[in-house]
Amino acid sequence: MPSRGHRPSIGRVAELAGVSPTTVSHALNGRRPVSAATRQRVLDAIEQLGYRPNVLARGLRTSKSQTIGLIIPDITNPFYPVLARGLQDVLGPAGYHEIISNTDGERDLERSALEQMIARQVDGIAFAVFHTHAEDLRPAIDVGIPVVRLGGRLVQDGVDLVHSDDEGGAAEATRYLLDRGYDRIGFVCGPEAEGPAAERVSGYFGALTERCVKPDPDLIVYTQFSRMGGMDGTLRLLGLPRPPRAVVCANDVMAIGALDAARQRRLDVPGDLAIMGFDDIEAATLVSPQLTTMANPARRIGQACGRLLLDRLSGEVTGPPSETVVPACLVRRQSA
Amino acid sequence: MPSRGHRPSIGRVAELAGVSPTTVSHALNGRRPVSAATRQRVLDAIEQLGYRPNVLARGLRTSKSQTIGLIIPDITNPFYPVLARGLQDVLGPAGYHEIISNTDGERDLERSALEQMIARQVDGIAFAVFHTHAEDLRPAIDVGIPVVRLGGRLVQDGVDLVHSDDEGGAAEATRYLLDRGYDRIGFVCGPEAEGPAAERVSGYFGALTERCVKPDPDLIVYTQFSRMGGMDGTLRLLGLPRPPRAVVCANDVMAIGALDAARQRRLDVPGDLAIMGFDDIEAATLVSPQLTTMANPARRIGQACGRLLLDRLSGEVTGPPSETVVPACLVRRQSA
DNA sequence: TTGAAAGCGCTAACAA
DNA sequence: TTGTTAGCGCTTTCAA
Repeated sequence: MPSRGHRPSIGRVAELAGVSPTTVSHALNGRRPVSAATRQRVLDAIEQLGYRPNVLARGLRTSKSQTIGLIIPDITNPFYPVLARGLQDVLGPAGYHEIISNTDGERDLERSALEQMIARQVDGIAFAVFHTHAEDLRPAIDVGIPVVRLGGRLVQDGVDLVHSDDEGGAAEATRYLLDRGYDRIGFVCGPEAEGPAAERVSGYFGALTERCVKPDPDLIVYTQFSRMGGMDGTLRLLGLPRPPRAVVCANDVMAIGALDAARQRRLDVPGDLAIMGFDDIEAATLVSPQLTTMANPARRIGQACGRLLLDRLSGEVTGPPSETVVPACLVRRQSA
Repeated sequence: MPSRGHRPSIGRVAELAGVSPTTVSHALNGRRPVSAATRQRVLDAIEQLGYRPNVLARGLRTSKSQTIGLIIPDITNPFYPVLARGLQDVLGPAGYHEIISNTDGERDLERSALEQMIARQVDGIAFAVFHTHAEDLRPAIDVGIPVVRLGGRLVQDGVDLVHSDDEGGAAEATRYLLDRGYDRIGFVCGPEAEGPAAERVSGYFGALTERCVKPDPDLIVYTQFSRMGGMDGTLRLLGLPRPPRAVVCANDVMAIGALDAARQRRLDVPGDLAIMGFDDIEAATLVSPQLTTMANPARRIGQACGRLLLDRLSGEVTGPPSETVVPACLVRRQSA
């Protein structure tokens, strides 16, 4: 029975088993042979004392904390929990834990989170940056911590990249509609012409061009990344002299806004207006009609990120930064 | 400029500043007076070397890791990220980080997660247990780690409790409908008659009784905690000889199913049928009509848990386990 | 106001 | 196959 408030150390186990701490250590992590009899005695002692190795002490000695830092804007944003789970899918079995920092996308918080991670001796960092300033990642890189950036495309020494295939996804969505005979396809995108949004626009363009459909600039509207924005944008498209009969929205929330617009105009979806979203959020199946959308593969991004980190940590991969593009996947439901 | 791959230690800072490591330590955490001039030299040296104290080493020495373990079924379940954020709201400013373990509600994983947390020397544990076996928490308690249980009501030595007021919430929802003149109110609940579900049922009963409305057992249906379940349950209620004109569902997903049932029967919500949910998930605002619901105060639960932990860690609170009940909050929208 | 020295619990040379 | 010893980077007596 372990005594309250005090953990047994490796020394006490050694004592009880009548061996040296070294032997206990090796019996535990098998880095050198230990006779079966000795091992058994050690194991018994461990059992009897309720011994658990102190991960901090081990980390201090080995300068490996078996911990990965995940720095994200906000765990409350449904994309990130899934990503975090994906990370854990591959890191957990390898004995790593994650510590998570929320930055709300503020640069100062991003920087101090990074500092904290370094101070905690994390073995690797997954960073979903908002402010993509390359120099902010320097402290970690200088100190030799592998960093994987999630999203963004800025290539930087010492930083691997993982992101979803926004361009390809938008292209696939567009082609899907083209294949169903729609030739005038609207695109409702966010206010910015940079980041993933821009990728999605260019995928849309690409698909049209590829099929010899001349893109009509009137069919692209810039609005807010919100339900309201989606509704406004769609309404604007529907107000055109020759309105589109299908729209692709830059994300699902906007697509839900597009659904609102259709309802307001008493348009049947997908009969009168086909609507496609992007991300496949949980709510996509909860609205009526259910959203046809391109799934943003958060979990697979997390897994890819985890594998990358593992590769770097094992020392097997030492080359220049890689870029991993995780394909988006078409989810056919009712709205298109 | 710090050299790649190697972190400066407190010794190097001391050297550069021409003082002892002791003084550097005290200049940093102010546990004893340091002359202004000395402090400045230390700070300069720190700046120049890019020094960051090694949290592992500090933890080893002080046996405090400044880390809290959060053990939950699945971070992908939208309730938990919000809770985690609430925890961080109060723990972050106090210098703590969280490490999160997903157990998928499996008892073996719950136990091994707990082991891991102990091995990592976490200073406190927040545990959302599925299998509420008191003895599973023993290892942590024996070792003197404060544990807060999230949800559940089992009182146990050394374990504080935080949960939402399911009973009061259901009562409030019921009273809200009663106040609007509904006297036959259905209740669609899950398959189990235990846990939070049972609390909600008893709140519903309580409110009826309080207002001298005799509860009708026909008006309670037991079904699955899913959209389908909600739809089936509601359909069953609507099939009654004297169907209710208002229903309370045990969670929002089921309430969305109730919406489906109404649509199927071409009933207007809330005109023909008022529907109330529980939890206030994100999708509650995305469906039409938007759900009137009792918000499950995940964030405030997390915050309360964080404060509790902080109190225990500071040593200010040493009494017997406490039980904190966080009230649910009525969110009026369109469905009732 | 400052320093010297010991030690937290572990692992890894080195030695036997 | 096993043990001895040193030391990871920090904080904390104890002493000046």
